[in-house]
Amino acid sequence: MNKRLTLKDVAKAADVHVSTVSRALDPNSSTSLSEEVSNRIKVVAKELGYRPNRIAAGLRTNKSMTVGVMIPDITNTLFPPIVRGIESTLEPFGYATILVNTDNIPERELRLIEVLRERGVDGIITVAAHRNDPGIAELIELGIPVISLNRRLDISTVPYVINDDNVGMKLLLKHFFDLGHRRIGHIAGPRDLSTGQIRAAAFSEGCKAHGLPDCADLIYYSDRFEEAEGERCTVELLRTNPDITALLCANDRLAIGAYSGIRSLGLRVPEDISVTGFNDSPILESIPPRLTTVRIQKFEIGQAGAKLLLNALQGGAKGPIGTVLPVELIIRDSTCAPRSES
Amino acid sequence: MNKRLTLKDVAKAADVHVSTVSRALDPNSSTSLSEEVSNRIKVVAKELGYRPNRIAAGLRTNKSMTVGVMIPDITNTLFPPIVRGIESTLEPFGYATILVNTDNIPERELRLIEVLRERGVDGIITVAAHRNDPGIAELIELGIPVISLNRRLDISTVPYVINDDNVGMKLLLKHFFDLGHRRIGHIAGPRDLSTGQIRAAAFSEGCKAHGLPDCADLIYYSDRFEEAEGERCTVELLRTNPDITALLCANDRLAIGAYSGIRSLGLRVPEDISVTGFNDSPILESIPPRLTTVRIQKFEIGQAGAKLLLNALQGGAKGPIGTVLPVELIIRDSTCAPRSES
DNA sequence: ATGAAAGCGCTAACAA
DNA sequence: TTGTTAGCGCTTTCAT
Repeated sequence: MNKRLTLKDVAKAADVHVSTVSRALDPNSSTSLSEEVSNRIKVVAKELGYRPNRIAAGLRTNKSMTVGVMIPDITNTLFPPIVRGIESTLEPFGYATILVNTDNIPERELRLIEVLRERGVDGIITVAAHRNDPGIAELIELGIPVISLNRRLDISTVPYVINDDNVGMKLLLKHFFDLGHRRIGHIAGPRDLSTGQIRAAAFSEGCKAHGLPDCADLIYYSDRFEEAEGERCTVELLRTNPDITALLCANDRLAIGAYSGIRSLGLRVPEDISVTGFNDSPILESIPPRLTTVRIQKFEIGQAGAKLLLNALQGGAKGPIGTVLPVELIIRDSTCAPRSES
Repeated sequence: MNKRLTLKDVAKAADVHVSTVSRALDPNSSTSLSEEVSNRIKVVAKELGYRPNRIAAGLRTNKSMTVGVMIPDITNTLFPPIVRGIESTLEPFGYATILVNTDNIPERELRLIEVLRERGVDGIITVAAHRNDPGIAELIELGIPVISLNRRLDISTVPYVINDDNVGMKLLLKHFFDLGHRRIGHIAGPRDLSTGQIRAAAFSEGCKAHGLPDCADLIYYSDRFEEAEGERCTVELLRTNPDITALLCANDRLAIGAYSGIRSLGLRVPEDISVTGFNDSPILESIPPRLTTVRIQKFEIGQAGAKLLLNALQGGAKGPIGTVLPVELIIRDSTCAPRSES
């Protein structure tokens, strides 16, 4: 169990002062150093296998070269590609990422923010933000760079990268309309998440644009983006509005839940009710009927978020407050023309 | 952008010395402190919203309360539950986890170990170990606690938690045997991963136990646990041994690849060739024919590994060097009796 | 029971 | 160009 080498050890070996070593090893040291000494030190350091202690450096510089990544649950297939996109982008710049799972529980989120702050993270990327998020708001006040991915906050100062929820919904709605559907319901996401809110708003707008009658009563809000919620809302919605022929769900999990709800009422997908989702989760290819959905860019959203954070960290020109990634309509087997009422 | 509070601020507010505050706030401080002062300090600290700076504390105590978690790729469905098991177990004890993806590339792994060491992690949990892993070996030499999950190393000093690969393979083999198969092939995992090696050994052993003729030539080793490799090995194996009626694959991804390989030869699963996997990945339920496989405990393996690490970190009695978690045979539609040769 | 002081490994003024 | 020195925020030994 060799004690770990310090600058002092290198200094002794190279017969110079610690600060000289520090300068020699600092890639962007502004101080002038003679080539010869600098090189000698580098050689000695490499020979000895010296590795800097970033904890100590961080204490002094107030930079930990560590960023916090907050997600609801790594077990949800939506998040691993995002996390990977973040890590792949940050790692080459020397940043490591501390990962925490919030389970969308506000108190847990607050505690985890503390955990991250205690570790002195230089910035935070959250994929778990609520529209109104006191924890994030506080971070902003403290001047800690925060980027929100996938969701956006109501306060406008937090830079965000989201997918084009609006266009995605419009594409789905147009698809339904083109197939001939006129009574279309929406299982909306939670009201406190921007994804839920934006998609529901797009639904309303889209209905109006297509000249459909007021659809406010055809929107049922789920409490969580979970299958069970999708099922519950679907059953309630269909009970109240048995003439619906198409169901636009705010994400894939709600849509899979809708399948169950529809079947529990003795109806079939898509013959009786067409269903769509959002996100294009990998499982969908293989759950029959294969879900028509909107494909979002997952790895890329992580990548874009990481770049934004890097920019903020390196104090470059202020980046965009909002970045919207394009989406793609994926038509599969869960949608078809409505049955003629003859 | 308020400057962050330090012990000094609390000390000033409570009108005591910094060290007194440090003692009062340390839950397991051995030094005696008067109840009254201690309580007063705690109240003041809470009122002020003081949060300790673990970076500074870590510099002094040489404990960062951070552990490194190394996985091949968070995007692979096998790993998120393991990571979640680790995080859920460690978090209540005040440990945060730094996550890194190795992609099973040795050089990358070495660099990432450095990244973790520079951050002063107190220990490392790796789900990405190679049987012969120089990086891990060095960590052990340095006295940094390491736990290997899912895989084990050839050197016997690294504690590991694995699933019962041996029994899993025997169960699959018995299942084949009971169905009447006698010519059984094995698409093995990479030789440099313990999972590949243990499963291949179990296959050989099992064949012998069932009185099957020497099966060494019915084992084809893949280079990576990937679908494309499964397909390649399957085609090669079936070309050389067209009389095979059952294929035991070392994991689910290889098995899915085997599906493609079998079909490319104009054969059907399971009518012509029965196929099995290992791990029970979530997708399988919905890829036809649903794969017969072995279910391993994913969350639990993370949990067990985290507990082992906690034990090592808290310097308790030495834990077990090896922990083997039980597995379960999941019979689905990819296996059936061989066609009678009549 | 509390205060004083040293020091963890590093960086950054300031001197020389 | 290099050395000296102070100090980041905390813990801990040693005094008191």
